[in-house]
Amino acid sequence: MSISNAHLRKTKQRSAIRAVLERAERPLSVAEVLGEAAALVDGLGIATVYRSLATLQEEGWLECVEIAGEPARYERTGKGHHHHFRCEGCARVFDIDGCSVDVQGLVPPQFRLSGHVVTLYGLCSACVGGG
Amino acid sequence: MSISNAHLRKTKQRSAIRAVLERAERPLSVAEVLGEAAALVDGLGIATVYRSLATLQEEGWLECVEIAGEPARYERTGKGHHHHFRCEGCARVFDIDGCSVDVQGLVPPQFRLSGHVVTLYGLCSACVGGG
DNA sequence: ATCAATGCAAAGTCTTTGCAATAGG
DNA sequence: CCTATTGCAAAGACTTTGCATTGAT
Repeated sequence: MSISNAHLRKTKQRSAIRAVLERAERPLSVAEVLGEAAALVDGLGIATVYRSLATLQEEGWLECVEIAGEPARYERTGKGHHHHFRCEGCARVFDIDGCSVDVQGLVPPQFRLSGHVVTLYGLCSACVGGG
Repeated sequence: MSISNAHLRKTKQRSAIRAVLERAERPLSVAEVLGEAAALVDGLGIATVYRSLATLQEEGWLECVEIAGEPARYERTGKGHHHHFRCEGCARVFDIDGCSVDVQGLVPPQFRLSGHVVTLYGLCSACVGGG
């Protein structure tokens, strides 16, 4: 599963980025990762963030969460099958556990299905209250 | 529903773009629309395609289909609630009628749900055969 | 001492915008 | 005529890449 780890060095930049993602309770955008990690490593560049996120994905440690029309977000792997909810109030994305989709029935018989993504839209609890 | 149509001119560019989308059997990307419409109108510019697509969306004539990590695609409105299937072989996107998602049950009680998007991945019939 | 990793800046996509020229009504 | 619309080119947002320098091992 993991790519050849040969010659992978442990740098403070990568450690900071990993720490930020470990603490995160929801998928974070590159800008969010940079913002939080830059507080831990002075002068952190955005290219390093992009490269580190790519490496972490290749390692299988990180997953990309893409929502239509928005920059990519990232979250730790190992959460099992789940989906996402995007709040139209605060633009944050939340994990939604479980999946009650009968995907099989939707696909034409000759099509081979390999996966699916569900994105929910609405208002999160904070925005319902304030809205 | 429709925006103020006042002063909307009928141009050959817009007609060509509309014709291309009317004929389409699946959501088309901007590049695809440009490619096909340019055959109908010489010198058609990509900015015009973008602007026309935006106008057609505002009119409620066109809908945007966005798939994670890909440029936007467009399809005619009026197909009712449906979802999309992206073929990992040929990268085309197909309409999937129907929707068997119990979306309500997934969302935390305090969240307000307003909509959802389902994207299926796999191989279309053409690519299953050829694969 | 190596050479992977970094930071910067340049380049690459996709999309939007400014503006003078064009053309629909 | 008037002005919405067009094509071009420039600019923007997000992401990737080239390269000299830095730093982990």
